[in-house]
Amino acid sequence: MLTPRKRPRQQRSRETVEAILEAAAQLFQRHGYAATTTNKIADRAGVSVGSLYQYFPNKDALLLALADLHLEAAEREVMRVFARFAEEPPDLTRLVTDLVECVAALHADRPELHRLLFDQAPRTPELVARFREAERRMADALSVELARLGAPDPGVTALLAVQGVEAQVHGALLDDPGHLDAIVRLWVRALGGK
Amino acid sequence: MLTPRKRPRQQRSRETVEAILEAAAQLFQRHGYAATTTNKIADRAGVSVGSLYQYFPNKDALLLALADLHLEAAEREVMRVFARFAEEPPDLTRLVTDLVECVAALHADRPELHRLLFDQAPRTPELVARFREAERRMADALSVELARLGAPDPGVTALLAVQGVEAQVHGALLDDPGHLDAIVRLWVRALGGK
DNA sequence: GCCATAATGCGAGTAATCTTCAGTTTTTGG
DNA sequence: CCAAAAACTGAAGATTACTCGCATTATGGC
Repeated sequence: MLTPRKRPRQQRSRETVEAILEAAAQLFQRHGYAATTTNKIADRAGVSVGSLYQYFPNKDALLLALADLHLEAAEREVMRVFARFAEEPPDLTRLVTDLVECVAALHADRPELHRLLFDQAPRTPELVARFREAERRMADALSVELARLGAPDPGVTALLAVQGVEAQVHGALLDDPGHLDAIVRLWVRALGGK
Repeated sequence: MLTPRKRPRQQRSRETVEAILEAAAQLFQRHGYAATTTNKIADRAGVSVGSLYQYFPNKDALLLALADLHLEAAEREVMRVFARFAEEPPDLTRLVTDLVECVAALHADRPELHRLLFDQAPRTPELVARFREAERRMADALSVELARLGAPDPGVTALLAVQGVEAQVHGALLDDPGHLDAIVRLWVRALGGK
């Protein structure tokens, strides 16, 4: 069970949950997952451990909640890129460029939290599932654009692109941000219909 | 510190280390990382916890050791594919096909252990570093082939290909193994020089 | 074979930490 | 104003990673 055991109903408890998540994010970022105790999180949030466990059944649930927030934000951003393109004439190079830039920005923003969630922390099956669902939704949106561009096999290709770009951008930002250009060129070639 | 604090010098202790790793692999696979205690590992290995901690400074070190073994094996297999191609005339389609098949086979073999190491387990910086080093070496080998094939920008492209294929195959084996063909076609297009 | 030394093995105990729960305080709605 | 629900508390229980002083086994020179 990784979902809240109790829903906050009153304003007071909603603020408590907020404070707990904020404290968790800060401490996880600063000291890592393993080194952060639930008692310290409760302390920093200004509540007792008991309150924490009223809304989060265990430590992993805190991580999952943070991951959900982060994933939601990421998905929103990517979808905005697609929305912009839906009303314009197709342009593969610009689509790929904007997408890669968007993904890079998502990785670069709050890098500690990002790496915490996707590198360092134990990935529960639940977390992995959430991640793949978001991936799937983004791929579906991309698929529409690819079809418009006449790319071959848009359905599968879109999913492969989402997965590939994610992994490559992740690597590029650790290795050499200069690679970002190469990623764009690679995908323009891969998706260029002819 | 994640490296052994003491090297096994005698035959007896080498067997102990062997038994501990075997027990760890089995229990991690069966019950997951968090649910496996170091005491249970020692029990199953037929030694005491003290002995375990003589060769592994902490629980994470067990994981790192297993990951190293797995990574070494994987790298060997991929390198064998390249070695085969080095003495033949260039053939992009066959190269990509063989590579994707090889990576897929690596993922399909002992899938629980694989998912333990790369999904579920906490990725220590050390583990991430090992993984990226192996990636780098495989990319360098691929780069030679890409240059022979006249692919553009072989150095960077090879790294992107290794990262991309890894992520895509990983996804395909969870989603739909039928995607493997699509991965091959995608990369043939992306790497096809002209 | 003998023995000093090094290597290995042992496992109860310690400290840290997650999680619970019985009881208190605060809020809500009639 | 008050009963019931919601929220909060924090000491105590339970689990578990890891230590350390000591016992056992192997090694290599004589």
